[in-house]
Amino acid sequence: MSNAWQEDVQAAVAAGIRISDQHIVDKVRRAVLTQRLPPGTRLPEVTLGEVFGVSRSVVRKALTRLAADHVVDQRPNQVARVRAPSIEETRETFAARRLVEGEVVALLAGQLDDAAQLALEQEAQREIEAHRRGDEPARIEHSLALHHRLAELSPNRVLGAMLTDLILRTSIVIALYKRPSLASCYLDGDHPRLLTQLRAGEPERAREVVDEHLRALENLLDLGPRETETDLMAILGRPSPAEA
Amino acid sequence: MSNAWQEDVQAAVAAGIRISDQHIVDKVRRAVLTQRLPPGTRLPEVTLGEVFGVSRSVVRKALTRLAADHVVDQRPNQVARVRAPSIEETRETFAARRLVEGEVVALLAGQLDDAAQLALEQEAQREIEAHRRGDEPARIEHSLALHHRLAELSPNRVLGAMLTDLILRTSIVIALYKRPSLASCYLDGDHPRLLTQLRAGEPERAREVVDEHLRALENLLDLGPRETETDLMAILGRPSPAEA
DNA sequence: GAAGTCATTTTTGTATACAATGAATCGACG
DNA sequence: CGTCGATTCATTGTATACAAAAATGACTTC
Repeated sequence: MSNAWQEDVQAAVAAGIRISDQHIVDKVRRAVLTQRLPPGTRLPEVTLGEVFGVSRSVVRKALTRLAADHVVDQRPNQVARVRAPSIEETRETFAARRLVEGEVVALLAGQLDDAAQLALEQEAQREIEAHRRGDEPARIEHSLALHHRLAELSPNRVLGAMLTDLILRTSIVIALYKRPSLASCYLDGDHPRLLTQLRAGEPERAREVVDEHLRALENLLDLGPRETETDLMAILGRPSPAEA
Repeated sequence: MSNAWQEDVQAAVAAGIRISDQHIVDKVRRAVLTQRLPPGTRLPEVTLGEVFGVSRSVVRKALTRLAADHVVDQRPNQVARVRAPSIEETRETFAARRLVEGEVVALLAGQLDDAAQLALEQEAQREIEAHRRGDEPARIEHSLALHHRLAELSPNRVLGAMLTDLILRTSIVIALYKRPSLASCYLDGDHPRLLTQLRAGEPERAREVVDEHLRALENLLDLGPRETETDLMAILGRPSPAEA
């Protein structure tokens, strides 16, 4: 529990910044996203409280909100843990994101003002540069920022909020299931290609580009079938017909 | 604050049923859905605590979760209130639900086993009967149950959970914006038509039926531009022509 | 009479104490 | 030696006390 993560937080506390449940939510979310808090990590209330310099009341509210955001598992009488979505849920999350982000970019195609379009292209450009110089954390940062901006720009705010949630959840599972052999989950040209379609104002082409992009991303992951508790239960629970 | 709603709850408490934050969430959600707690209603923590016979700790957790579910507004240092989504948000919620529920039924078409299909048809039948005898609460109950079952049956659980959320939110705004002249928001034949397509296994037809159903439902609402505070200002500022 | 200001009250924010639950450890027994 | 069981420890669940903030209302002043 005493890792680099603590230092950031304690620095912030020392700097006199007011800590509220929102701060804790943000910090933990970021830490999970960047895998400084790997899935399964225990998050005891008192420990978190000490780290942030607040009491359990505040921590509890933060954990409840993180549970609503699918970032942590909060089960009765048990310590909260960083959630580790299953392979199946990972596939389903990607499918949901394809649907929602596809719709968002279809709505957005041809509707962006110059400032918004430029901001998106800037993020794409910076992602490319970060990739060129091999700065993977920066690349992820800009890639996330681009998608996050799309969610914010969505004319349908309900869909936008749903997309924000799905971006977070896919990021978590990407960190979780990334093939160790791959240095990066960078898909060359995908983001610029999307921006071209957005500028051209072709909703269905934009939707297709997003769909392909997310499918390619999912294929970069190692989602081979893996043993889960439930499968084991099913197998051990009821004897097979051959067993009598 | 002393309405029929309290009685139900106090009965439950008296019956010795254990009250937890989940119970409070359920109860409030139901009460909001059935408009026993109309939008804007103040939900002070102590009052709620007294009603349910628990302390503020439990109530607070429930309110936080209800806020995450978009049922209540929880703003710092202010009493939580039942949320009243704007007209714009209502339209966006319907659009989101068309997208998600359309996808869910497309996934479901031709994939339902007999038990599931039968359960759905039973709900549809009961809705029709309730409508025939003019029992609107029962009709709503069965209509909601049908859609809720679709969400549960979704092979993609992530989409299913999103749909559950959207069903709740649309129900709230239907109660909020229903034309007073209409006795019911019943659309004759829509649900049986959907079930036919599900059984026939035609994903795209099922998607279309859902899309049309939800558009028709939205059109039953009174979503004309309404006075917000600013509009009120404008109206009260200048007397109407007939008023002199 | 209207507007601003200050005290009062209501309500939420936070910390903490105690109860209850679950996990872990150690020991006894087969 | 392994397994079952009870005790101990760690951790969450709940209630409550106090602090801080916002809403209310009365009062003063112009």
